[in-house]
Amino acid sequence: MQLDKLVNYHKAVGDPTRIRIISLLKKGPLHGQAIAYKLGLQPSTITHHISKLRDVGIIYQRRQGNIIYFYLDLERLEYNSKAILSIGEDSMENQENHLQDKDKLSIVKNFINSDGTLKIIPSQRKKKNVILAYLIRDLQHGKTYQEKELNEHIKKYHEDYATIRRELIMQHFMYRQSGEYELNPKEMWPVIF
Amino acid sequence: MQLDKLVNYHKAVGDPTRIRIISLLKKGPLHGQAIAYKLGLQPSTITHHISKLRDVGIIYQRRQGNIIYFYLDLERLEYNSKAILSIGEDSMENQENHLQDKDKLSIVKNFINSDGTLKIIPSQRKKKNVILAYLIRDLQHGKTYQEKELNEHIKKYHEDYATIRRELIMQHFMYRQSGEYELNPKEMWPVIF
DNA sequence: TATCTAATTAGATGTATATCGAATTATAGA
DNA sequence: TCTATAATTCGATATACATCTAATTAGATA
Repeated sequence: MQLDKLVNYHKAVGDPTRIRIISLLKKGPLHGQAIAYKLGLQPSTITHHISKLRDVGIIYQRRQGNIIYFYLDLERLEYNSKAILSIGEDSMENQENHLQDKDKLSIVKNFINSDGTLKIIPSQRKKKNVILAYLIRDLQHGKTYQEKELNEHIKKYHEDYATIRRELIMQHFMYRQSGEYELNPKEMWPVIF
Repeated sequence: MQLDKLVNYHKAVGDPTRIRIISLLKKGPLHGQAIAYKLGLQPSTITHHISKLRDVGIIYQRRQGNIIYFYLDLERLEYNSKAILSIGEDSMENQENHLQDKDKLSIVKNFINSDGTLKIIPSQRKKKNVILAYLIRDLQHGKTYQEKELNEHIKKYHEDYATIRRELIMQHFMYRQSGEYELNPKEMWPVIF
């Protein structure tokens, strides 16, 4: 299971109102007005919660005339709740970084001009890390770079080399030792590129 | 398990960073700096997340020298993750809908003649529902009935099949779809029979 | 005791979201 | 077609929270 799916499932269940809805539906299907009445909330609020629960697949619905009945999918609930127990067991291994290639590509496209230079340094951590990884894609592992040399490399993309150089250290893409810079092993990177 | 504990557990796991921490610790204990390093976050952020995971009991810690190692408590994780599956199992019965069998039996006796036909349609809602449930006790769940077919079935008990058929819909014992009738799941019935 | 490092706390900031009321859509039935 | 009701959408608001930096605490050891 993907990291995002795990997160979304637990976010969905991590709300008192939604757990009360789950508890109600466990006894049998109900329609929206009935749920709203039983919980003392407005129908629009129930719609909001139902859609979150439906998004993660643990409830489905069936229309009967003018009324929509909501059902709890106990199998999905069980499957999702137990999924956290098997993370890191096989396919999750490659899941440490949860960005898909196409997402990374679109981030790069958004922040890199047609002439190859960097528009701005992203402020969102995820996007920033993708861009940082992109900027150093040509540097060689195991090779040491003088500060001046590194600055020149960064300047090909953006004039504010000092900020970017500092970010590269802070995000653990590189480390500095007595004035010399070197790439960290990719395992230490916050983003796999 | 209490509602709040359930909510807090799912809130705690419903965050990408914390799931990544769980994933890391599944491979073995780590100290704070190492986690921060591997995730590209500040140590204080790790403290924040660790405390949330510790609050719900799925992480414990042990000091070794100057370093505190954090461990994942897999048993607690498993217990908590499965807890959602057994909410509402403590038979909190709804007295409104739970007539005792002997009461239902006496209602049926009062309204059904010795030849099995229905004397009159009860006007009291509770009694009416008991009788309606009695009238359809032979119908099969999942089977669709033509209107004519349903009429014939009801006529065995009472001549005013139209009224009774309409009541069966209005009280959610059955539903109608494009001229065909079908039993609702018993969970929708206003009376459990 | 003084110092070093890991961990925590405190405060600030930006983002996410639970809830409501009002407006809108969808469907059944007249 | 018109009406009634259930459900949804939309915009607004208040709260929760993830993250950072800076400051502080705690423990080990010199």
